[in-house]
Parts: sequence; C-alpha cells; structure tokens
Amino acid sequence: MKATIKDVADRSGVSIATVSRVINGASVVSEKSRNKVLKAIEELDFKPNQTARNLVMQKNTTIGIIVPALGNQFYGGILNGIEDASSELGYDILLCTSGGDSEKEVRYLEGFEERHCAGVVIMTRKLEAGTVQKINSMEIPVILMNRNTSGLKCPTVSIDNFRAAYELTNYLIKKGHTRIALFRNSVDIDAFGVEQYSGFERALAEHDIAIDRSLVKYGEFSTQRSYEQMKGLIDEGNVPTAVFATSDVMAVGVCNALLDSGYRIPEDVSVVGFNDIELAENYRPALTVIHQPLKSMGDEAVHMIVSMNNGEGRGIIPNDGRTVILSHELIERQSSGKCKKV
Amino acid sequence: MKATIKDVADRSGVSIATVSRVINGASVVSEKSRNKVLKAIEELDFKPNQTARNLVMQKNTTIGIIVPALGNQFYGGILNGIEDASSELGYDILLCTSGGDSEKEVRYLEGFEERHCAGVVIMTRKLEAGTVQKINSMEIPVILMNRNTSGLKCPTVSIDNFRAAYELTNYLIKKGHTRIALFRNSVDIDAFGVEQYSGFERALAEHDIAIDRSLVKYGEFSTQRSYEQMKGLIDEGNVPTAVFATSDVMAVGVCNALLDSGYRIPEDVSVVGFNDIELAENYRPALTVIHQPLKSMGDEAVHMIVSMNNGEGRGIIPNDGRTVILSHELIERQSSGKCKKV
DNA sequence: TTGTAGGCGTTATCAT
DNA sequence: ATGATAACGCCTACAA
Repeated sequence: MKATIKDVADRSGVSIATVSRVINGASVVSEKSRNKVLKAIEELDFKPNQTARNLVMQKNTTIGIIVPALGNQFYGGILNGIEDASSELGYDILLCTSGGDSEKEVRYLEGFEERHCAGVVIMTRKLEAGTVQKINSMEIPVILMNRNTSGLKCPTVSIDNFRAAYELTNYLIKKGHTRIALFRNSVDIDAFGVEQYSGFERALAEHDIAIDRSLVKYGEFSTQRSYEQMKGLIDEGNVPTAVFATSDVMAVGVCNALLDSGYRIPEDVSVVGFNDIELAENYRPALTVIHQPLKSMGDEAVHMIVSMNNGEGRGIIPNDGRTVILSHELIERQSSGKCKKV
Repeated sequence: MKATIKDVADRSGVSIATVSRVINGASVVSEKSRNKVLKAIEELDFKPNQTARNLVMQKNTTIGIIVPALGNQFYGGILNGIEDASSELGYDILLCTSGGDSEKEVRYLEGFEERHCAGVVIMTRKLEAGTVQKINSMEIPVILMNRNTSGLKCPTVSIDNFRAAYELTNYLIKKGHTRIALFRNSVDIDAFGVEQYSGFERALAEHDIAIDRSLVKYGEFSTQRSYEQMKGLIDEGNVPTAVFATSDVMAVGVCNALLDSGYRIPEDVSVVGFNDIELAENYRPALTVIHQPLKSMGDEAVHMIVSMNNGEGRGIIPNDGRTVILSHELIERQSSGKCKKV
C-alpha cells in the first residue's frame, strides 16, 4: 500500500503534525526535523492523499465542467482556455458531457455539489427549466458560458451576440446584399440565438430591408442539416445572394451544398459564419466570420470561480448575476464579396 | 452547511449506521426505519459526501485522462467514447491537457495517483522517456491510446497502423500512382508513425517503387505546416500525383496549398488522409481516408480500466502489456482518383 | 518548535 | 434489525 503521513512520521522520528507542517510549508519547523522528514518522504515516495485532504479541508480544488459534447472545436476552444487557466491556478477539471440532456445536466450538477467542487462552468445549447432551477439552487458557484442570463441568477461570460450579428449583417448589406438568408437554430429559445436574430433583424430594418421568411432556415448546429436545408433552397430556385450562418459548421454545410450544385463562392453567393473555429480558416473558401475569443472565455470563467472561492467564506454563493462580455471581431476571408446580381 | 449523515440520523431518530444502510441499499433495514430515513433525507436534501466516501472506501470512481489538447476532433472523438462509457459505468472523468509537455504528463500522472484514481488513459503525440518511466512505475492502471507498446509495460488500444497505411498506399498504387508523397511527423520516434511509415514503405517495395526522399515531408500534425510544405513542393516544380497524409488535418493543408495554386483534386493530384475526423467528410473535396473507430477506442479503454479495477485486489497492477487492436476501414470519397499522368 | 488529540463524513465490524 | 465505534489520511487548535 501507499505510504501515509504516519509512515513518514515513524520513519523520520517526529510526529505526524510536524510532517504535516513541512508538507504544507506552514508554521515553522526546525531545519533538522524538516530535513529528516523530507528525506523520509523521498525514501517512501510519499504523496499526500488528496481525498483525505479535501475531506478535512472542507474544500476542493476541482472545477466541474459540463459540455454538450467533445470533439467540437467550439467547446474545445473554450475548454482549452479553462484547462490552461485552472492548471495554472492549481485546479483540476472534472469533465462531463451532457449530450444536451437536461436531466444529465442536473445529475452532474448534483454530483459536483456532492464533491464540493470549487465551482462549475456549464455550457449548453439550450437551457431547459430543470437545469435553470437546479443552477439557481446550487451551493457552489456556477458560471454559464456563452449565454446571457435571462431570469437566471448566475454569472455569465460571452460576447455581445446582438452586436456581433448586427455588425456581420451590416457588412453583408454594405457589400450590396439584400437577399440574405439566415441559418439559425430552433433551440434558441431563451438562448443567445435570439440575440443574434435581433441583431440580424435590426440591421435589416435599418436599411429598410424586409425579412424574407422563406430564407430563414434552421440548421441546428449541424453541417448535415444545413446542407439539406440549403439544398432545399437551391431546388426551389430560391437561392439568396448571401447566407449568414450562426455557426461555422452550419456555414460549411451551406457552402458544401452550394459547391456541390455548381455555385461559386463568393462570386455567386457569399457565405459568412460565426465563432471562427479553426475549421473556418482551413475550409476553402476560407470563411468570413465573427471571431469569438473562445480561449479567453474559458480563462475568464475559471478566474471568476477561483475569485469567488477565495473572496467569500464557505457556503456563500455570490451569484450576483454579473456578466462578462468579451470583445468579438469581424474577420473577412474568402467566402464573401460584393453582390453582383441586381 | 450541507446536511450530513448525522443530521439525517438525528432527525429520523435512528443511528448513522442505519442511515448508511438505507443509502447503500445494503443489508436489511426495517420498512419503518427506512421510511423515516428516506423522509429525513428528503427534507434535509441530504447528499452523501463523495469525498468522505472515497476516503473510507479506499477507492475512487474517477478516471484520469491526459490529452495533448482539446478542440481537436481526433482526441475529441476518443474522449466522447471515454465519456460515454464511463458515464454509463458510473465513473467520472478528470481531464488534463499536457500540451505535449512530458513534465506535465508526469505531474498529472502523479496527481492521479494521489487521488487514487481508478485508472488513467493517456494520449500523447510523442512518448518521452520521463513519461515512459513514470507509467511503468504507476500504482494504478494506465492505458496508452493509439500507440503500440514498445518497451512499455502498459496496455494499449489502437488500430493496426502498419496494415492501414499499407492498404491505403496500395489503394493509391492500384489507381496508377507511383509518385506518391508522404506527409508525416518528425515526432514519430517510438510512436505509431513508424508503423505507418513501414506500411507505406512495404506497399511501395512490393510494387518495386523506390521511395523518393524528396517527397517525404514533415507536416507535424499541422494544417499550416503541411500547407507550407506542399507549397514548397509546388514551388520546386516537384508536385507528385498523389499525397498520403498521416492525419486529416495535414491532408487539408496539402489540399489547400494545391487548390490555392490552381491544382484540381483529384484530377491533377489525389490526396488521402488518415483518421477520418468529421472534417474529412465536410471538407471539399471530401477526403478519402483510413477510418479509425475513435469512439470505440475510448470506450474500450474505459472498459479495460474498470475490469482491471474489479478483477484484481487493491494495489495490484495488471499491466500485462495486453493490446487491443480495433479494426479500421478505407473510405473512398472525392479527393482521390485514377492517376492521369504517365 | 513539537506532540497530542479531536474532528471531517462515511463505511463496516462488532456486539446487542 | 440496529447501534456503538473503529478506521480512512490528513489538518489544526491546544498543550507542552
């Protein structure tokens, strides 16, 4: 079995209290005892048991993460930020994938409580009632990612989705486009998608362009689904001069459908994406997009949790609904250009 | 503060032992006590403290994972398999990213030991000495991913990289290609890359095709780097009729360089990838690739850990070097075709 | 400076 | 069937 603090104490001829002291570098220990202890630790290859430590300390340096799925560059980018920051701060990551299932989200949330995690950052596509309720009653800090709080008492970090969509739409309009399709998601109730939609709507309205409902499609965050939707538009002979997809993977689906049907991008139709995952840059034509600082978002979330943990006494949940808005950026690449049709 | 088992005991008028019994459903408890306890648990919203539980049980249902980086569809695919399987089996995932740094790998490995994790699955691009040594001395099960053991006493799960590369090369040869470039990685020492290289070499040799060293490039798992390397070949006027990239992201870099220079794929040059991450299917032209069952690989690794944990007594590490080889598949898509040049 | 002893929240072994 | 009580490994007053 593994060596315990007691073994170290015996071997070095001091008490476990002293051993504990040198381990934690706290209070003062005589140089002599310290060396003896260090030596014993070395010889026994002693490693303090984190579980015991957490138990007695009544706290935990683990941060729980809930994400819909892995292997997704969007969440992956955020996760990288989370990992880096927590690693730097000495925290660990407990990762769970929900698959978008609210019940799972709640179960994981409870699991994090049972473990007395330092906090949790949750990412969801859709925010369901059960999850909202659970978050509101959590006893540990919760940070909601990429979503603006709405009736939910919980800090948030995201970009200004309204403004970003507004700018991107304006960009298209400036290029001369008026027949602009919007590929969005139907799960956007109570989520950031409505903000994007508002931004889109507002830009159009300011230029007296009426929204063409037949050009608003639901791509459901899926390349495949967007491909089919775009195919449908093509088959109907209802091809717009520009497409605004609210995620890069959807933009790719749109592009593929267009390309497979012989359309040229951006000569025949412009396509713009949202998020700027790596794919956006590597796809051909490279996608014009709204860039989200994914990594910074993850970093920010972790720092919020850590500060919440240090600042307040145990049990107090400072979910003051504070919101962190990071800046986005419009990156113009190959997939968009001037509207040539009149 | 949170309610403890003692609070429940007090409130329901029984001993903590009885409470523990109903919680764990073990032994027999009278219907009457059980109900009282259940009621108290409900009222107090009591959740057993996992930390305390783990401490006394001397075990842990947490699996440590080390991965070079997140937001990568390759590792992401494996991680999804790991997550699903462990979730189903009631295990949790403790995730760490190494950034390819061996020191970090070792540190995380130690961390997992301190926490008495059920086991760990590690993914690395390159396997360095320090990591190998640490793995060999681990007191908990370790599974190495996507790599065949070489002087390392540790179970492994991967596909047969030699055979896969061999088949893919043969496919290209059958299409009439003889000037085939290979984009691989320089970090392949002691890794699966050498097997792929052997497979490539063998196929060529069997058809009496000499390897053209000027066509062997190092793409370093990077789209950007592969792009530059391919650009170099183009500038030198040394364009092959086919390119075998040992990862999909490298294949995309190669394709982009070709496309950006006016070459057509597969009319002018065929490009094939390896792994079959989602990108391979969504890219245009869609990539012909060797498909790896990423998700199954993750699933397999978790099951190995769990069975090791259940089968043997504590402390015993059954790292018998067993290897699990999953089957791959050659998927033909748009990026490859008959060689037209002679 | 150092040691003793009392928890932290559970599980599990005895008796009863 | 149920209740004390001893671990689990560590931290931390409180004493000495």
